[in-house]
Amino acid sequence: MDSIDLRLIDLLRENARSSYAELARKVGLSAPAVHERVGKLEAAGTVRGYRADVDHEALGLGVTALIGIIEDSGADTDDVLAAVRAMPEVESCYFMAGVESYQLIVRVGTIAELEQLIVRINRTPGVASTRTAIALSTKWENRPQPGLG
Amino acid sequence: MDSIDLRLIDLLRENARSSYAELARKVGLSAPAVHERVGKLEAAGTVRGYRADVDHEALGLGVTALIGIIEDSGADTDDVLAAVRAMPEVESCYFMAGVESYQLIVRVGTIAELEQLIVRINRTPGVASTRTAIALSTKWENRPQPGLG
DNA sequence: GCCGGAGGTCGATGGAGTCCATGAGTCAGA
DNA sequence: TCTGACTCATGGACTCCATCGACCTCCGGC
Repeated sequence: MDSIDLRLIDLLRENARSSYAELARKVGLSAPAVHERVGKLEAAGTVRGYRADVDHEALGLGVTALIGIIEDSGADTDDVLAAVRAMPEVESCYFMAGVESYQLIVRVGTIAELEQLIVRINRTPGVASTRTAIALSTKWENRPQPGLG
Repeated sequence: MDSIDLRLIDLLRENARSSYAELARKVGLSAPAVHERVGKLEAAGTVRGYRADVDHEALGLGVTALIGIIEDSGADTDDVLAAVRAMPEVESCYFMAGVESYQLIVRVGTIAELEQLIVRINRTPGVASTRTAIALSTKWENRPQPGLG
């Protein structure tokens, strides 16, 4: 993991569909060398995959919300987690320090769907209560943190 | 935007480095047809880009936190936003309904760096106070919501 | 000094990306 | 009904890329 690897990661975070030839030109190596480096980064788990960044509104998922889950005392955290994992609306899930055990980032089409989702989460065994905050707009998301290489 | 477009988006959210030939095989079209469709999705802004999904811990950014910002009454929201935008640690930024005007997802290397970041945010003109919650672990992030096509 | 491994370049080749001409299907209007 | 315009697919052609194998270079250990 040297500075060239870090630059490759930066470049792939900017545009994951860059060709190896293009990456090679930018880091000053040959395409096979870049190919091997990227393969090693993938094998090591440093690069987990490549995702298209989509406009959720255009896909009919215009409502973004953060939901905090407060568990019952004595709840089985794994059960709660499994239940939440089964809900496709939950895009991200963090296990938190503090009163709220989990913080979810959810994506739905309408406020009505959000309401239904909240009800479903609240009905989940082990969930004592939830706290929801709605995002009125997304200023930016998943912005790559550059300049590490 | 038909069901083939939605499938292409799903496939690119699974693996943004899929070749056009591979996508073509999966959706049952020719490679040029897929190329044109994807180009149109990009031009329309439905697909905003392609990002490598990295292991932040491996990059020395093992600490994830959510920071809520409560603004001063009379604060210029744009100024606060600009200040936050200039902080590379802030990976995502949502403008929220509720007491906390902004919710940030931040990524730093150590708790000490998080402390410094919080201090910096609190010193920003227009920021009345912040509320920080630390993620002990990330269960999943940016999980694509499938099955729309 | 010599060996072995890591990690690079170069060259070849099969396959992919992409431009372009063409054809099928759909719809509006004469 | 026929026609023209439009959309969106295909197939061919050409260029460029991915990827493999062969070889080179540097460096640390014996």
